[in-house]
Amino acid sequence: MTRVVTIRDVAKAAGVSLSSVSRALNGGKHVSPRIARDVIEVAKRLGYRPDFLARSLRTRSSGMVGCLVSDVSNPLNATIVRAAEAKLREAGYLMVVASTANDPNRERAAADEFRGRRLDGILVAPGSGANETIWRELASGATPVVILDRDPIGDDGDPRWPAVLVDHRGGAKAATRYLLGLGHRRIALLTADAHMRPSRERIAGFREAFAEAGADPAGAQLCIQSTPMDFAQGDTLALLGGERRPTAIIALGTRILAGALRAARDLGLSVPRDLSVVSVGDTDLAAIHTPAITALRWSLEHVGHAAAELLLQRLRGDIAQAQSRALLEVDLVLRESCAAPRCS
Amino acid sequence: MTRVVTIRDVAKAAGVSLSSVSRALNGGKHVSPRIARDVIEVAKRLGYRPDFLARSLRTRSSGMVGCLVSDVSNPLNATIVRAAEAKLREAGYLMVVASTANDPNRERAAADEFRGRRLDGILVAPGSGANETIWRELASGATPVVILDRDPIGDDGDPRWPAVLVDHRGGAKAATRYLLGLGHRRIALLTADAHMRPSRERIAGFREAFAEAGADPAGAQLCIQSTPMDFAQGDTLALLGGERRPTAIIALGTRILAGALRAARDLGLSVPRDLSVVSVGDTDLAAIHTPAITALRWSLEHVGHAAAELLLQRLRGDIAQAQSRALLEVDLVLRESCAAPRCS
DNA sequence: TTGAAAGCGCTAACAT
DNA sequence: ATGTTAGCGCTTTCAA
Repeated sequence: MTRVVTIRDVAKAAGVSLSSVSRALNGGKHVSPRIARDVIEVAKRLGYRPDFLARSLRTRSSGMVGCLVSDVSNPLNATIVRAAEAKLREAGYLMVVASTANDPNRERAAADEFRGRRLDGILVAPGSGANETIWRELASGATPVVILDRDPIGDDGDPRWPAVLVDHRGGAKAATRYLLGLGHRRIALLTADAHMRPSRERIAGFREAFAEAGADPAGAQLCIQSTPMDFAQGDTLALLGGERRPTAIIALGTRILAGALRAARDLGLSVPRDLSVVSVGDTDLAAIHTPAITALRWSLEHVGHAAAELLLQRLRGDIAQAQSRALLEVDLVLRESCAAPRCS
Repeated sequence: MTRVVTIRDVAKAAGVSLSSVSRALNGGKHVSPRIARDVIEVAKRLGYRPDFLARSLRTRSSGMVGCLVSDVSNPLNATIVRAAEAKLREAGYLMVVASTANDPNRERAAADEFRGRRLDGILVAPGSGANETIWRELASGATPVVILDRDPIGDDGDPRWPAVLVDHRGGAKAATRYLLGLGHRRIALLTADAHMRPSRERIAGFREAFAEAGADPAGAQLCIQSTPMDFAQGDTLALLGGERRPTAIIALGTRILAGALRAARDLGLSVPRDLSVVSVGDTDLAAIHTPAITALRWSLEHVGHAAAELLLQRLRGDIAQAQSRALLEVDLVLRESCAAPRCS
């Protein structure tokens, strides 16, 4: 067991005091250049590595930020996490992750643990949880918290926490407008978790586009699916096989989209001849499918970066001039899956 | 700022000494039940939360393990990370991640940082890096390291580190055997990074199957692609459009598989009539594609769990009886993308 | 069983 | 500019 080199050893070897070493190593303020140079030299020679634990105990800052996420293995979350991690790392922070699988107990446990570990800040990317209370509670504590794509509005209606928001409303509106412009009048929005922000905003944008175009709102069909793909497929079969079936659909992400495409195929509906399709989120599937699926896209990297940036502002103490939110735009990527309806 | 409750406050409030509180809170050994009960009661009432930093400084164990991974946003890695995290969390460890993007500098930086933070153990999931030296170096240090799906053999040929290995060889062999059994004689293996373990093993299994079947080894075509999908598609176009084109392909993962499928379509080759396809890795695309793609599958959860388990054994100090490796099996999931070749 | 006291390695007052 | 000293909050000898 190679004895660890402490600041004390360096001091001894360099023939100076502990504090001089500390000063020389951090910034080098209030130290003569000569000593600073010596100390650094000796430190390197001895292979000294500062002990973050000890430093943290003293400075009351762990240099770590936590990331509470429902499921890191979800590619969307994973990308966000990676982007945030990169930016935080640049700033010298380590990121610790906790996948909570939407289990309120694990979420609470993680939150507690984060507190105990003295994490300097926390990123919260809740899943479909009804467990909002936990992060709301977290956010009301002393450590800065940034929320990802969830409503930063308190129950009392007003207090807000810093948040990174994606403009799902604008995206859905653009997609709907596009389809309406193509001549569609019966459009279905397939989404999930209607009570969570992303879907709620989409639904709002969807309806706004209908209103704006003066189209019959009855043509705006909602199909909420919180169930796995197989069910989604069943639901979609019913929807697409029904009496007044939509001539276009806007379908969420990988699983619902996949279910819808499969359902369409099973019913002998050809895309885009019989059915126009827009994907919410630009997944591999959307890009690779034949025909390639027109999609709403937003940058997950931006989400991660923005979240990290918002947090860093607070960690630096720029609370005064720190922004409290970032709104990220959504683009409509036109591909081959939409066309004018055949029989309107 | 709510003053943090320390063990000292609890001692004072309970009218006992610091050490009694500590003892009562940890295990309760050498403490009278009465005091233990009191202390716990008081601690709860005061909302005491132990400070892991201080404890770590004292015990020289941070209760954290690091995870060095090339890219967490890769769904494969993400799933592994999540599984490992879950298991480690159960055991009371926090996981800190570092995405290194295969950049040796960042990898080294992360490794150094991990050391400075006194992480108790490290999981290393290298990407396509030629930067093996770093984790080899890491692994030769004092903190336990578990390697994921990379050769745990030292340069000198013998020393081995604990590792979780996937039986890519067996998988490739099974797939090849299956295709040979169907009557195929010209089969192409599309993979990447031939010098890394996974591909190397696959290639070996691929060849073994040919040898075992007494098939002409010239029919075993190798196509190494380390480039992104677009290129992959170009390469595949050339391969499939060529003179003696393979009647079956075994294609790696999402991107290469997607490129191959698209190339096949562009060439008017129908799957499985004109071309049989096996996916290496059971991705969304493989499952959802029409026809559904026969795939080699291994459990990423198992990989993560096994890695965590191997590490935990060492962290518990069971070095004597700790396994040094885990070999995970690969299954062939039969679907609709393979058939006998039309003109052999 | 209990308490007093000594640190873990570091930073930050406070002196000089 | 430099050194001395006092802790950060906890665990752990060592006495009692």
